[in-house]
Amino acid sequence: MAHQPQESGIAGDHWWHDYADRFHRMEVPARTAVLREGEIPTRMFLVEKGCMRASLNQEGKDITFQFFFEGDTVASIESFKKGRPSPGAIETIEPCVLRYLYKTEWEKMVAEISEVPVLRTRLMDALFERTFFYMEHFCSFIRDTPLQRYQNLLQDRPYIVQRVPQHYIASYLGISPVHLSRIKGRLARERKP
Amino acid sequence: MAHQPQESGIAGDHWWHDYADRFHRMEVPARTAVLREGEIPTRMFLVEKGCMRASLNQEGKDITFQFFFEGDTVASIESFKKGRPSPGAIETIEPCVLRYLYKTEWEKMVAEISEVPVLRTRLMDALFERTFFYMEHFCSFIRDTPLQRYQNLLQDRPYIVQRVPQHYIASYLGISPVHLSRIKGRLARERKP
DNA sequence: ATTATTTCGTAACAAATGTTATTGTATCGC
DNA sequence: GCGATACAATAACATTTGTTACGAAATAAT
Repeated sequence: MAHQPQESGIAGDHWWHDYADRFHRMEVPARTAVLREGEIPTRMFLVEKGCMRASLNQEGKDITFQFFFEGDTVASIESFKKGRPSPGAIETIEPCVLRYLYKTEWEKMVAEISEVPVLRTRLMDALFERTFFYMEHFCSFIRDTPLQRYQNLLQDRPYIVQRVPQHYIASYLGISPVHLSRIKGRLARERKP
Repeated sequence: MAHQPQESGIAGDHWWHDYADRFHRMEVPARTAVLREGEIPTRMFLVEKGCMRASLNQEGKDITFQFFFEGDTVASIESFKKGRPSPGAIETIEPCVLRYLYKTEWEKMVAEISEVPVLRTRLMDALFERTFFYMEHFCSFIRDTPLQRYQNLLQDRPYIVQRVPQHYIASYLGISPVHLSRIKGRLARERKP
């Protein structure tokens, strides 16, 4: 799989691998929500094939704040954990094959994992990694220009640029689709004029 | 103390309280670094009194990306955990009384905590909370304007605006000090014209 | 008290970015 | 095939934000 596992979920080094057969299976067409804004999440997902995005609604505007690919775990994690309505939605971008667990199943799995020191360490490391990932993203927003953020994305996770529609990427970078288009145009012109 | 514990560190509901007496003590004057950029962190801190900030250096510019107050734990957490040079610095804003642990002491404490189910749960919840905090911050940058971010800060963590010099807050919000000044001026004029 | 240092506000101009509209192309469902 | 929909590039104009410069107020050091 040609992408960095650090991207999302509690992914990291796939702490759930030993438990993969507990997951249910589901096929979902492209552009379809598995969780809508305001719903209380009941399931956490695992992407077997395809890609997805998590979004927020801000005054009618749809803002993408995370992408998920093969191997990533997917959930509106805070709402899922606390049993509260999700502030955002989760939907497919490409047609997907998903695995999923219901909340009680997930809790049972985490409890079991926590009893085994080596697995527990892996789970906690994965949690740390997820935190580091968000810290890095946060800092990148304070420190970098939109151009730099786009170049970082191209370098660190090119598969996103290849597989995801551009306007989702624009909102992920915090800019308008028009501006992203400008940036791409400028980069292309700088390469071969 | 009049501030939300969610702010930083692995703070949350103070998982370390039972172990407070293991920490060393240190007094540090204002505007003094306890960790410089490029250093490998050897200690993690706890703010007993005062406040601090974590910063990055981007092409000569000093960018603040996190504040710490009484009760918060403070570390360049990824570098500390992985034994690598810190990408940023940590320094006091006000004169501080700090508590701290060396890395081996910290690892020992975490290991002990992990063996007690109730403490382990608290620690993991704290880790989740820290992740949620960064997620929320990240989303706020994609979704909100600088004005909205400043208003959120005023509402959610007013103690920051009260105790921290304005140019640190500006860089924390991702804008120039001049622009923050404009925003404040506009808000003041809107209140009583 | 007096002098540095730090902090904050304001103005004027430059650069970056958003908005709206238009066009062309690809893609999907039937 | 054909119409509908989604996607991307571009232009023109408006708005936001950064930069530089200057001065005033507050704070710290001597």
